[in-house]
Amino acid sequence: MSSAHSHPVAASARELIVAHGGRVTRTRIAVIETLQRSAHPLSHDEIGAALDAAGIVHDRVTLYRALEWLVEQGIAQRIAGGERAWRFEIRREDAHRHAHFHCDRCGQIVCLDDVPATPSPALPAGFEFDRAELVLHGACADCGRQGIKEGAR
Amino acid sequence: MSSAHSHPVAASARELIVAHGGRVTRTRIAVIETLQRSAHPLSHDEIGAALDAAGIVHDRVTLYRALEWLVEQGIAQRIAGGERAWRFEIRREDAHRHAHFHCDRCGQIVCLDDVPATPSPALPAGFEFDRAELVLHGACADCGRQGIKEGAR
DNA sequence: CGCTCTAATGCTACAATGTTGCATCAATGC
DNA sequence: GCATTGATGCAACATTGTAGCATTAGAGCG
Ligand SMILES: [Mn+2]
Ligand SMILES: [Mn+2]
Ligand SMILES: [Zn+2]
Ligand SMILES: [Zn+2]
Repeated sequence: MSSAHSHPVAASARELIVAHGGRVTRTRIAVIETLQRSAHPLSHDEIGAALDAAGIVHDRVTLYRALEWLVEQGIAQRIAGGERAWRFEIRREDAHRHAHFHCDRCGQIVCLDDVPATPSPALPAGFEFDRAELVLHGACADCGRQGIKEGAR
Repeated sequence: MSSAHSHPVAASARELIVAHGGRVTRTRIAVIETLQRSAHPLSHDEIGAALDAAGIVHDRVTLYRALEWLVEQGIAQRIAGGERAWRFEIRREDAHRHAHFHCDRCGQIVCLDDVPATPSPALPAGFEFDRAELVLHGACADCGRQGIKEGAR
């Protein structure tokens, strides 16, 4: 798999894991690759389904812990979205902290890569800024012109 | 029971409820007044504790439904915050859509009344914008200079 | 005031999403 | 191969929120 001079579009899953001192396991590899392939942040449940589809046996808790580890290592990031479940996405250097759009009809989350998640607003004295999460709500292009309220879940 | 004269800084709870065609119940009144008195958004749990402290007997589900109704009516609004529970606050006309700060150490949420929750960024074609939620993360003034990680809950 | 209508409530169940503890397995280094 | 220990799998539990349904009580009215 090591193409001598290929553009490293992203680091391979193995490389990422090893670089962070973790053990290379099938679950971690599959999770990373699933996230890398996805254009938008995925929920734990969606990732689990992807692993199932790929024939990767895994446990619910293991998946939670794999995701937790990825976030701790800074390989992935977690966003809150409008629903009750976290969404996960690979943290890319370029579109580092971008905003997200949450469709209140279909529940889909879209990355707004060109909308920065805020500059550095003036915080009250003594506050330490770490990061910003900006989530826009509304209806996505697919849902936009459809019924007022359909599959809001 | 009847606190004869609460200072109606804003509309009184009764007025708000009646104006929206709802029935005036002890739970709704207490919830509204609790929210009005709070400087920051409160979780369902915190509101429940406030009702308990005030001797207002209530049911978990009733409280959920009271809050749901307040949001539907536009009396209150719900924000996502960094944790897994919704936060609720009275919707004031002045500080309509302001950003919030979530302290990742103590979990507190602070209203940033003067930080608007985004103007109207350019969305992809076909997307309908409804509202924006901007949550800044970091450490609040109280937690700022303390241990690296204490009550991260 | 007493009556009526039905919005709200209070249960009880249940669902969805995470977390904790602990025994077992297996990735890595030697 | 073997040992070490990080990672997994499983069961149990916690938190947060919903759904159904019988009962209560707010509001309008005579
Ligand atoms: Mn994104
Ligand atoms: Mn606020
Ligand atoms: Zn949509
Ligand atoms: Zn704090």
